[in-house]
Amino acid sequence: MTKNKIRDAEETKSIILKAAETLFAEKGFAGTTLRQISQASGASGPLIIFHFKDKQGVYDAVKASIMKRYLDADSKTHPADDSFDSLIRHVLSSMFSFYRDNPTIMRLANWGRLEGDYEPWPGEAEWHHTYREQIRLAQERGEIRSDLTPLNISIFICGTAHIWWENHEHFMKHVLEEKNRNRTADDFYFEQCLSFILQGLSIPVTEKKGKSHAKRTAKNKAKPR
Amino acid sequence: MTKNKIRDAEETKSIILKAAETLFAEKGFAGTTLRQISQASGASGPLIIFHFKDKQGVYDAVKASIMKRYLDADSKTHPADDSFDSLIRHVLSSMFSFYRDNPTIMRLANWGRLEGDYEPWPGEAEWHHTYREQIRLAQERGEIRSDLTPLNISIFICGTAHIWWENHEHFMKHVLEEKNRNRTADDFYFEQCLSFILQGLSIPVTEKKGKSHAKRTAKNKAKPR
DNA sequence: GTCTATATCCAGATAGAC
DNA sequence: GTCTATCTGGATATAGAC
Repeated sequence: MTKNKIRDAEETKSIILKAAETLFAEKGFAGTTLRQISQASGASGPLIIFHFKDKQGVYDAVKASIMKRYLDADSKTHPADDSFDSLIRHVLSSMFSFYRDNPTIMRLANWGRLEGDYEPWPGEAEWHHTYREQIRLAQERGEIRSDLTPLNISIFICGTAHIWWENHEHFMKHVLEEKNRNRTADDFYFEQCLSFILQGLSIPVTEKKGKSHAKRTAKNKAKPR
Repeated sequence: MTKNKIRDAEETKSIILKAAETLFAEKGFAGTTLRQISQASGASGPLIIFHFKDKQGVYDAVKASIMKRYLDADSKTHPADDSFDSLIRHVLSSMFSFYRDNPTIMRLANWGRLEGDYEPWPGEAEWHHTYREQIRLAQERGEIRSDLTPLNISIFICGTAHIWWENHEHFMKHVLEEKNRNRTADDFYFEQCLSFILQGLSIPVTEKKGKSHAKRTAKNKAKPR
């Protein structure tokens, strides 16, 4: 910022929020200082307080602005739910691209959980709910196993996607061999993930092999949880 | 603490560490103050500095003590690796009990990742390595699919376990129906998890059904990553 | 709306008595 | 080995000029 005095409150606030989002994502609430936000945004400390009341106010505003962005983006997704196969592919791929494009989200959510910010991110619960409902319908149609609860299935799916992006940096730096540390690593993991999930949810063909893992079949309905 | 002066360095240090572990797990490094550790442990601030040099020293000591505890517990596990079935059951169940018994670990690990503490927790890398090796062997024996890489398989397994415990509180409070909010919820998830994973990794019986998820078979060896 | 100057508080760390 | 007293820095937040 040059010699200030832009006198456009909305613009100022948005600049502050952008800087604050980056910083909060990077260092969390306790680890971020108003000074840093001030320096990164070019607005003086008192001005930030003026617009957002206090540090907590800045944080809340950041969360709100993220949710807005998220919901805006999500509203144009959720396409045809024909087969479970295409549903799962869609869900997984939209999670992947969301995580890829919004690296701050994951960190902010993690910070939030750790810092005891349990206020629900609005919209998230509903999203999960409709998602589970679609799983249930696929079970009713006999497309996938019915002995696993929709909730657990959704947890499995989220878990495999989540852990990849949560540890993305770590995987890229320390786990993958050098030649595989490129953009296609994500795609490769995605494909393997999809293949694993689809098989894990498919209806077992026969009860052959004495192994325990073919024991449950679709006729053993799980009690709803 | 009464009127101090216990003059037992080891005892004092261990008391301080215990208090510090709780606090760091709860609030992270930046969010925890020496004063709080002092108050919670009964040792004066300067005494903590005396024993651990500085705040960072306390943090490092906490991590070291946790790793010691972890390795001690883990050394008496790792039993017969006969079948993959029993291996996976063992790995998953030891992860579950570890997370259940050490709720601070998960939080500390998450804090560490967020706060940029990328120093490896000693022993962890080796553990993952031997684990992946066992997966690879099971693939060679033809017990499980070979088109998924051992690394990805281990990520899937960790992911499904991880996400459960990472969100355990949230699941218990807001997601599960009330009647299911008890200790057996963990066991139920565990069983479903196991069943899902084993089927997802099993070798497909036939190529029937036109669906895409039966396309890959064991003969399509994945290139090692 | 935005700044400078500053009050106030509390953090981590030290000095030195016991 | 442990304390009390204290230094120093940096944090949030306020006062008040422009």
